[in-house]
Amino acid sequence: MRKLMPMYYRLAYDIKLDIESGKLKEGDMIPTEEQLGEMYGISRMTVRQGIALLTEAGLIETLKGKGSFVRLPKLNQLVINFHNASSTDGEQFRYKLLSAKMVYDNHSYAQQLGLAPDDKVILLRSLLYKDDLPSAIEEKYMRYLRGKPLLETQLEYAAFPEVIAKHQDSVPVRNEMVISVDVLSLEQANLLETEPFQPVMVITQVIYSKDDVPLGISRMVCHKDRFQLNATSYLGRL
Amino acid sequence: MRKLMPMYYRLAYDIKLDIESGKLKEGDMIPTEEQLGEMYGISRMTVRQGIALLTEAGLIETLKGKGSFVRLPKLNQLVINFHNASSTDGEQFRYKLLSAKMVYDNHSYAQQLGLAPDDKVILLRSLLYKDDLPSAIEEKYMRYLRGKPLLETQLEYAAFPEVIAKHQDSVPVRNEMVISVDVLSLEQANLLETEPFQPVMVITQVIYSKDDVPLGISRMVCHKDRFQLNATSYLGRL
DNA sequence: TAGTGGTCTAGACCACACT
DNA sequence: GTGTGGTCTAGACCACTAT
Repeated sequence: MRKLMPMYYRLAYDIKLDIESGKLKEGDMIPTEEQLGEMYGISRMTVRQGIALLTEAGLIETLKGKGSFVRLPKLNQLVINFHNASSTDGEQFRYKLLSAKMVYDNHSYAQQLGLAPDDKVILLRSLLYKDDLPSAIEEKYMRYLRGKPLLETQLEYAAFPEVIAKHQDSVPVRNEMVISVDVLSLEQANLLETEPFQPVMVITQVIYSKDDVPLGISRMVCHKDRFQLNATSYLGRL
Repeated sequence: MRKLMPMYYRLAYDIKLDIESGKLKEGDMIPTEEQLGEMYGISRMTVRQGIALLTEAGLIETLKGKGSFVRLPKLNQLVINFHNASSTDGEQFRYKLLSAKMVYDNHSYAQQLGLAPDDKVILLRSLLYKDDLPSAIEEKYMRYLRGKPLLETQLEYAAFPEVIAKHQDSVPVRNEMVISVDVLSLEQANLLETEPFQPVMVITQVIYSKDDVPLGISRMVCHKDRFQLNATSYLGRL
């Protein structure tokens, strides 16, 4: 707050402080837009800009014809930042491509891509290293497109949604993730240089186009001690 | 789109369609605010309202003095909706309180609450049922406050952030979650009516006040086959 | 009917980015 | 300097909620 902030921000910040300190409680109505305009000596459109900030932050809820009311931050809504695909601390992974091949048979994942039985599907298999320890196995499935070559550099380093964005002609607009738990197979244990039947986190991502066509599927099998996910409630920022 | 939508929304929706269809590509500059005003016959403030929608949705990024540029939705940022604490399908859990007691010793979780060694900490232990199957064990730790009685009904049914909101005098403003993997202890296996050493998902939540004081800690141990987490990229909505 | 937020205007001046 | 977005005004009319 050291720089000169715009009036709509000061207004929003003041109300935020009142909410966080408990001066304004859940369900309380904040002053009307006209009143706030008088209080701060600003026009109503400027007040509304501040109100919009608070609404975006999830701190208030405005009801047409009634007013704006305090609503405590939604702590049940949490955000995962998966780009820095969080290892146990916050460090980046090193990718190593294991294989890149066509899958012709009706693989369970390939089927989910909604393709005709004879469509070609690419399977990319990578190992993710953290501190030179193999920490996760990732399998990426995507439709094969002629004239969309896969560059090795991208294969090695790019995260899943980026790979899809580069190598499919539809624009990816949605990512659905499922986090579950399983045990390591013998082959997976070998790759992760650990014992089989160890517990693992399984992270499955499906990327969709605007028409809800699945463009790609990723399945990550993550070592128990070398991987964890972090999430944080994202609302309440100002 | 069947009802008459305001002009700023039509503008935003048109641009959204152009992005999703690929007509506007990543990095492209959209028309200037003045141009958009002329194109739609609306004033600049109204244009800016539409631009704000697109920015909120994460579809564009505006740079002062330069313009607004297309930015594909951040598929690496995903939202978990934890209030309907997603079981393997989407159903609600039934809570059963196992115990509610004071913890006096320096328990590892109690320590994290940043209390003096002789402060009292409440430990609530619950079992979460899904389809009459025990699916998760939850342990909630929170500071004991005189004059803030814990109502049994709330203990049984409320999700963690709600319990904190009711029973602490500071306003909870942030929730940090860590998702990891472990194996069941003998006692946990008993409670979940399954074999020990089975893999489990461990979900730890820490609720903070505005001063970053931890108000409560929750640790959920979730049965492999009866629990999974779902997350979805939240941007790109309009 | 009175009070509230929702939409919109037609300007203004400013700060920042380029060239 | 020109072009861009950022802030702000002083109004207007509308739609919805309450009484």
